[in-house]
Amino acid sequence: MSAVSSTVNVGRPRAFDIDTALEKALEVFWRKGYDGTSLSDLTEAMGINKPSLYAAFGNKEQLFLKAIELYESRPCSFFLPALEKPTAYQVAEHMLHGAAMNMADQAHPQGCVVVQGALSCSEAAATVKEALLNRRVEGEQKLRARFEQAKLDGDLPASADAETLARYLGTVLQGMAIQANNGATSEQLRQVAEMTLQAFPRAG
Amino acid sequence: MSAVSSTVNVGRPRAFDIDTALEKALEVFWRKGYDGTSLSDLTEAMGINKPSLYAAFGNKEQLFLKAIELYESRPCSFFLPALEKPTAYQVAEHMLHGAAMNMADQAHPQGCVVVQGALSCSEAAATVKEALLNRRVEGEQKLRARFEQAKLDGDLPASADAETLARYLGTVLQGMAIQANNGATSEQLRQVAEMTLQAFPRAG
DNA sequence: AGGGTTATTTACCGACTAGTACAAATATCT
DNA sequence: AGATATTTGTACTAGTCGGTAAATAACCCT
Repeated sequence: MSAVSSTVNVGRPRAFDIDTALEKALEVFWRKGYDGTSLSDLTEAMGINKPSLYAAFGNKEQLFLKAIELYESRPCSFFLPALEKPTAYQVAEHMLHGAAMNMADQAHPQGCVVVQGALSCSEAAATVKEALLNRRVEGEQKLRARFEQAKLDGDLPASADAETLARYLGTVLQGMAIQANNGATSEQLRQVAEMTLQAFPRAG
Repeated sequence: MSAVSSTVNVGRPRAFDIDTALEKALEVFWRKGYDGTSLSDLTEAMGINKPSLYAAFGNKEQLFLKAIELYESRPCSFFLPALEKPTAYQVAEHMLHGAAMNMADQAHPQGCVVVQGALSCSEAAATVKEALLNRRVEGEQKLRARFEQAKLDGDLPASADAETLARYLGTVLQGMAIQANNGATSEQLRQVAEMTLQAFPRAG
């Protein structure tokens, strides 16, 4: 009895690469949102038939959730790396600059799928809407925890409000996602990042 | 031959109030987005049947556009009144505080329908998506024009970049819409507004 | 009262939705 | 080669989508 029995090479082999198919699905969800994406959109973009999609990913909802996981685990992701910068200011700086670069990048849909994937949506999308909402809130909680650590480290003044700083930064990052959808360029978003940083307390 | 023949009181009278029906439609679109809203959702909320909806509003797309017009013409709307404040700083202040109050108001869906009504959507929603995008961009252009006037008035330094100031403010306002969807309260948004204003140049 | 006009109700349309049953195809294991 | 396991393509389901045809109801005007 193998502990990884599901990886045993038996039966007809899958004719498509499951990771690139998921990439394609992510791109469609990103552009059209959960409600705006049909299974035909997905199968066409992924280059597979519906039974293959259901066998590999469960259903539309599970496929979406897996696509979001892929989105956040990408090498080009900027959020988690920025959190590890040595000072609070540098965290904010790298996060804002990373967002400016990433969200307007023409190599993929503009904005952020966590923001725009299921913002206002049907009841059928309630689960994925909540999943995205939780991700946004958790992101801000991570920022807040990082800024509280910064106060202990002394690179934020003791008077600083970590929660408000995190919410301010989250607000600008989420606003940048809308801006990117509006057609803003990375350079324009970088200017917004600079302005945002002017309100950010430096070492104290 | 009357120039206002359509207002002549002839034929069976409409059994519903067209303005309150449009209010109801707006609320549904606001909560569920264009793609996420079905005609059944609309007719149920509006308390009318489909033929009445089509006779009064055209179709789903035209109903949405009329709902957006209503949204922007509301007495509680904060955008245009804020533009008329005497200085650039006061414009920004009133706009941010108005947004903080309005977007988290529990009397209606949270956020802003112009932001979340059709952000990522199907091809069927392309027209309304573009209409909303144009409204967002036009709002920022109005802000920019107001700030350029402020430079002439001398309540913004000549070195200020009106375009970037407008985009920064637009970014925060749009971000606030997401925050309100995340469950942020008016008080929390007001704190974000205060931080935002710290980066805003005062009289110079 | 009767004609003209408009709104309402009911029932329907074809197209599309997410999801699946089933049989043929393709691999490994014995 | 044959048995077993899995994926594939085709064809289908029941339900919902946006939108409408047609008959009836309710009003004004003469």
